[in-house]
Amino acid sequence: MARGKIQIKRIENQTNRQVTYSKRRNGLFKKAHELTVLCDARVSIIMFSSSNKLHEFISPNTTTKEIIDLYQTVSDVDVWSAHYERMQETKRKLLETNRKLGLRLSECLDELDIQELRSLEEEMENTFKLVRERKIETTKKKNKSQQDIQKNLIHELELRAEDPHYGLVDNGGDYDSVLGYQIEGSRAYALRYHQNQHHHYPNHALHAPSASDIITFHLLE
Amino acid sequence: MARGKIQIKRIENQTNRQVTYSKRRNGLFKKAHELTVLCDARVSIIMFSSSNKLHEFISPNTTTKEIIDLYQTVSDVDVWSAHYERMQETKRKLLETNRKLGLRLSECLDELDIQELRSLEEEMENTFKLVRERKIETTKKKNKSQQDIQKNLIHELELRAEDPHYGLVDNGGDYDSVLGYQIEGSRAYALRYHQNQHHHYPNHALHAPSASDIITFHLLE
DNA sequence: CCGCCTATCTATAACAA
DNA sequence: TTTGTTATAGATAGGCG
Repeated sequence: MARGKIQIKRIENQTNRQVTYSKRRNGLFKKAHELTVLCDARVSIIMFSSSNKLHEFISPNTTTKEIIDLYQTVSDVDVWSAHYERMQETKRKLLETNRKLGLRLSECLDELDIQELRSLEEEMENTFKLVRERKIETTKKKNKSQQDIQKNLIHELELRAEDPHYGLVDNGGDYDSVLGYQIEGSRAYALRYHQNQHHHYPNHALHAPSASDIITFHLLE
Repeated sequence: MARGKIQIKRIENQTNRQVTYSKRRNGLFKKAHELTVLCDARVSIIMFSSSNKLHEFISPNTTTKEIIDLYQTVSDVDVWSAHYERMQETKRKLLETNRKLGLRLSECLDELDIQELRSLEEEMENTFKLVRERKIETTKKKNKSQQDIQKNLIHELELRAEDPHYGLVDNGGDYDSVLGYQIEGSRAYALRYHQNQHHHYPNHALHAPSASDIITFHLLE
């Protein structure tokens, strides 16, 4: 009889431990077998005794290798989904934080000093000018090859958007929006700052964004 | 109560089977845990339900991979090779994708028609103007609360940047850079387009980016 | 899904042969 | 060592929330 509640603690007596191992192993395998049959599941049990003896159980009509192969395939997916869950959770927290903060675009931009702002502004203008000029120059010079390349590019982007794995990256877009804010105007802009990872700021936590940080503009619909 | 001797026979009722699976799985794992502690053994249980959901048990201070590796050694079954091949194949595809994406900025921008370009340009200017005006108005009106909020925001961003899990997202930065291009000028810009996910384009594959797409500007150092 | 409950059934620790 | 016995703790089906 079980004399008193069994302490789940290593059995120190070598013989008793060996006997218990054998009996409980059989019990475990029996349970596993019942489970396979009752619930139509596939089970693999691999165990090594303290003396490194191998014992294994495998459900009928299956092989251990099959189970392990499947495990490898599926566990990767699980890793991804766990990762995805963590991202979603953090995203949720960020959204909540932002909601509480009710932070507006202007409050971010206020951290830019006026000179940096003008500098950034000017560079944006230059970019547009340059692009506009390039466009005019090459208006009809686009050759078929370029258009094909473009189509390929768009196609690749779509693949990324559709591939669940790339979804994690593309949902980065959702992350971007986490820190995005609407402002007045016919259209909404979202703006956020990244610390420029090429930089090392000794006083990282207190560093105010500057024009040398990476700045992301999202022109939203 | 166990109504009569349990027949070790597949439970046909879907719901009952699922419930029993869950309960017995917990029981099995508990037994396995007791066995590992009582008898100082290492146990790995891998199981798939009839709906192919994966559940696993692994004894403390062990990993499933260790057990499988050891199993492989003892039983002489090669279980990891398929996995490695799969990883390599994925890697190869990613590299190929990146190579294809090695396009230049102009080829993207050329898809914007001149009107969209001007429209975008104008909106950027409006944003800057609005921010600049607001800045002047509120120059010294920033209160401490706002600054705290700003610090919190920056802190959140840093957490994101430092969290290894977000490495995948931040490596999205690498993905972004796949579509980023340097152009002439004192500073480099990176520009990329996202399909605006709020839109549905019937002719998706051939849709040229327009100002209504989300457009991301990275002002690089 | 998860937990609680209870009547039964099962597993097993300690002991015995 | 193995096998059998037995008292008791544990497991669990089905019901309910």
